[in-house]
Amino acid sequence: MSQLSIKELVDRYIDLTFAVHKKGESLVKEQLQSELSNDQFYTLKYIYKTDNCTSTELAKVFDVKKSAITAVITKLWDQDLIERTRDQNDRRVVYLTLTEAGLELYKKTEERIYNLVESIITQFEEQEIKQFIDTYEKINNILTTLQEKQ
Amino acid sequence: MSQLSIKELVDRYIDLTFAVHKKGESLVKEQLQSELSNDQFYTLKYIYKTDNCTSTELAKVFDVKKSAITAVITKLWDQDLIERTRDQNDRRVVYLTLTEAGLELYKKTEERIYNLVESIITQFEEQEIKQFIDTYEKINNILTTLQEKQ
DNA sequence: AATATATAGTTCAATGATTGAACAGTTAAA
DNA sequence: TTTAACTGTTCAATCATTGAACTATATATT
Repeated sequence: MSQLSIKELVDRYIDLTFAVHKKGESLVKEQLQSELSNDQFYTLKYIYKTDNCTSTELAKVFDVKKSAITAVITKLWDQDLIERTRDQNDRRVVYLTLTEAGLELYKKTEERIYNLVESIITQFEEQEIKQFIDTYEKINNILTTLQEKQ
Repeated sequence: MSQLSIKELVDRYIDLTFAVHKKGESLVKEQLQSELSNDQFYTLKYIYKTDNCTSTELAKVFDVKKSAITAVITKLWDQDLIERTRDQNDRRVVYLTLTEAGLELYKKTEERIYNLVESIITQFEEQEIKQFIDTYEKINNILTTLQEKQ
């Protein structure tokens, strides 16, 4: 790989991550139709798929401080979308689960987001998009390693 | 592509875009060392590469309202990092350019960001990362089309 | 057992980003 | 000429995020 080529790749990568994220989040927001904020949606998504997750876990995954998690969680809790239940063995820990209303709202919004993303990835050959997600997964792992180092 | 397979791909795509962005921006922020906010960096980057760009253009590319752009721009301007010059033909338009201090600071921070990204993408075979960026580019185009529709 | 240290989560004030609406100034269209 | 459209700014309101202090609980050290 020549020096120039790497620089071009790096530059293109930086611009694309920025542009794709901005546009993507904007389209997601549109689909959420003010029923949930983007962060609230991703939080519900994580709680849905990870039964009995905790604030600390969310803070790690979302890479924000615990106090930011508490803010999101409390808003969802105020709307009766999630429950907080204390661990009986370690009473410092609070487990998060969806209420029925939370599950219902999540499922409804999830469908709209899925349709959006499906409309994008079905424009590719199966092979191309699978390869893309594969590499994306590796990048995610590399970033996780870098994160842990510092 | 079976129904299940698409659903898995969609789900993985959603999770990865979220996770990679959070971690990526966090690492970028670390490199900026409080000299610039992430938005300020990307704004300088865009002004650097696009000579004589305007607020409207930035608002479109960054997909935020013009008032948000004014806020970022004004902060950079307060620090003497950019100049605002009126178009003499259309006196509504204001062109944005880097000052010498702005160029210097941008170049310094750009190098750190480039090194970060380079350390990531050089962990791949040239072929794989080029293919990735290629597909990413296509996704960006699809999103742009979707954006323009609404 | 007593003490010190670490952890999970919350509160709160401060900061920063984003928006919408109203506005000034300018240009283009009817 | 009048009207409409456009560029950019201001400002108040909202929301997300942070750091520090705090409560309550658990673990480690002496």
